[in-house]
Amino acid sequence: MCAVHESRRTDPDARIHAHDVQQKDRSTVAAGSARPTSRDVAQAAGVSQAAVSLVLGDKWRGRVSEPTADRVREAARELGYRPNLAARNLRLGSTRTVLLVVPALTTEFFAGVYTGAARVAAEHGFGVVLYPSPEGIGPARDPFASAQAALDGVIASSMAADALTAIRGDQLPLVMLDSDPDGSTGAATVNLDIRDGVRQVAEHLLGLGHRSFLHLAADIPSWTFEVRARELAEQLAAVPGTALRTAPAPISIDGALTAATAALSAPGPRPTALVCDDDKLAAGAYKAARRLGLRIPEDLSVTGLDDLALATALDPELTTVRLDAELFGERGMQALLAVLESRTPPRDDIPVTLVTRGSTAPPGAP
Amino acid sequence: MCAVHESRRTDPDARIHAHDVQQKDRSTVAAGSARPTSRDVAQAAGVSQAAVSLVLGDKWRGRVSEPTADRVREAARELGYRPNLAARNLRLGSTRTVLLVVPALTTEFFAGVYTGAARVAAEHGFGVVLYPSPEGIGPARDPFASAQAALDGVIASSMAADALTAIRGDQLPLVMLDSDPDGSTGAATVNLDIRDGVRQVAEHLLGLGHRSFLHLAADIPSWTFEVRARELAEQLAAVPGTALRTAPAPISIDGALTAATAALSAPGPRPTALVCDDDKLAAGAYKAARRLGLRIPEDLSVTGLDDLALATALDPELTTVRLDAELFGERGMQALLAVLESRTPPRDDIPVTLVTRGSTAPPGAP
DNA sequence: CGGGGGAAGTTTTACGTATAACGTCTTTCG
DNA sequence: CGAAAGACGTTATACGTAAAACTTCCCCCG
Repeated sequence: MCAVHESRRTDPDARIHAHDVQQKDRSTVAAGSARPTSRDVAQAAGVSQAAVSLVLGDKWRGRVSEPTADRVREAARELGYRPNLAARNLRLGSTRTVLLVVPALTTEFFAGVYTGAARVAAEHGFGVVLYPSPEGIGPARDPFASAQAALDGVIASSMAADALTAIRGDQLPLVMLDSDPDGSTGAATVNLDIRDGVRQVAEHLLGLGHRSFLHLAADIPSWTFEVRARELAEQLAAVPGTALRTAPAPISIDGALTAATAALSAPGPRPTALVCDDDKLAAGAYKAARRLGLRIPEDLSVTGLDDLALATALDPELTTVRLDAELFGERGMQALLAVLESRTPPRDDIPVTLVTRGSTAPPGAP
Repeated sequence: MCAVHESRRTDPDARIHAHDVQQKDRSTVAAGSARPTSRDVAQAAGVSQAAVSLVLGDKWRGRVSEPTADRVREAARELGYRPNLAARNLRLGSTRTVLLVVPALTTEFFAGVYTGAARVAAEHGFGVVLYPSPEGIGPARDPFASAQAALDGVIASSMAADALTAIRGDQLPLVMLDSDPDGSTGAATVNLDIRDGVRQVAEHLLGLGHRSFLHLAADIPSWTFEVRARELAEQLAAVPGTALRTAPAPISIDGALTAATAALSAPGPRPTALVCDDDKLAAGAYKAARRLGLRIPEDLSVTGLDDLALATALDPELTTVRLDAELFGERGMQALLAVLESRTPPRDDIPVTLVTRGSTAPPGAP
């Protein structure tokens, strides 16, 4: 057996010759119009494929002479060469593509998150593919079936727990947006400083003199909204003589309309300030108020959360907490890049700002 | 040499043994935690890698026995095997991924288009990556640099001409959404039936008795909006005694507010009906009307286009033309699939529907 | 003058998959 | 009873790239 091996090794010519012929055939065939490969570029520039890879990969310093490098680049331009990413990905074992999981694309908010993440990603040579998580898209029992791309990492925003385990099972680097920050999942986390947002709202309304509050709360179970409810209660409890009621509502204009109408026409003293978990909820509240003959802000102050385009479409314009969606996406991507490079991502929350507009005023204003 | 071959053939054990050792080395190294490959599955199931590929690729009928196929599937499940898409793409020369180019993600509309396209894509084993075209994202001199994925095709929505040529230069199968339909580009096209949308609006308003119109027009150069303006003019010209003025505005609430305020307070008879090229423009018009003391719909009827969530957030709710964004995306993807399969995509326009709400009424209503 | 060392490449290999081409072994049929 | 035809696999190869390892050639230094 060894002898056999030896005999083949010592006769390389036959091998090489066969290879040559084969290659010639290939290039003749490809001469038609197929996409040029690095080998075609190499042939055009009169160098080896490896040289092309070095030059175009910008790793040629001290390995290829400047004139040769120029020739290669020229040939590549001439042929309109574009590296085959599938091949590159296979070789490198990395796709430089990450998945962004969003709960839905029904508002501009997640569009902003995507935009921010994609911008930072592009700066680092990464791409971002989107996975709107719930129903809506195909079979998709599995996020990764739908994202045809192979992935280097995942940014998951407000994810359901089951989908999360699917991801973790794959051991992919993971960053969670606005999710449980107590480190129980072990994943990196980027949060908006929602607590501070609530503080600012409470301070603003208390400062105007409000004491009777209604919290129009998103009825979806989510860490964000739980924290928000708790913080609001705490802030108000710190001031004597305040009252706080809560009305849950689905995050939709109609849902909010129904819930707000019921809550505002309930017996007992009518609240003078309405704190909404979302700008859409506020929009529903506007309609409820108008239907009940309540003027905003004279009879009822309203605040929102998000600062969507909707906020300035309302009349009066909505006082709301601005979330910088793009910044959120940027930070998420930066955190993921940190994880990918085995660095520890920083854990500072993203600041939010209260935007004061016409929907809030002292209670009982004329 | 022939002798050599013969001797090896008749001594298969040696060969197998050598192979075994090699594999063992590899698997020992990989035993750590690397992702399992089809070879690992093969080893676990006691078959060749080719058999694994056949079974999992569902091409095994008559080539692999049922029990063996089961063993392979079991092993794959056991190991949590997931095919390496980069390798598959390289082998097949196709990525089953298409690019969706959208002008921006600032409204739900394009989110809907994406959702619809992605659903159809998923049903056919395709993925969709998103490219929000203009500024906003990174360097992106070139759409394909940002889309790290290699692409099988492109769906381009309302694209600028220069980006288009970049795409066409790549000879990728292309479908254009709501773009020039005169076939001059040679690309397949899917359009919304905007002409019919305008007809319905005109009919509705004329039927209510309106004769004096203002067209609040999107000031971006786009085939869609040009067609719309022309059709509106034609429809109204068909009825004697009608007047039509046009006010261009940037597509934003503030822009519309400014333009509408100016147009509505211009000298001459005030229009009784305001046709807006976009729901956002309508939102701006609402604010202008309120500021001028005009009641909607009593003093001014307003119509929009899109039927965004915004339309029902307004008070009164906006009469508008509903565009089914998801259907649009679905049709776009179906057309692209047709092109990819060398079929000719159908050229029927997508129907739109007028949704009558509270913002329109007969002129001079109490 | 010998050889160490850099410059400028080239040859070779591996990434993981899909599939064409090739072997066996058993069954069937003329 | 010999061969053709399945059934059930296997072996070998190509996809296009990146990069490690190797080859030349030339210059410079001790």
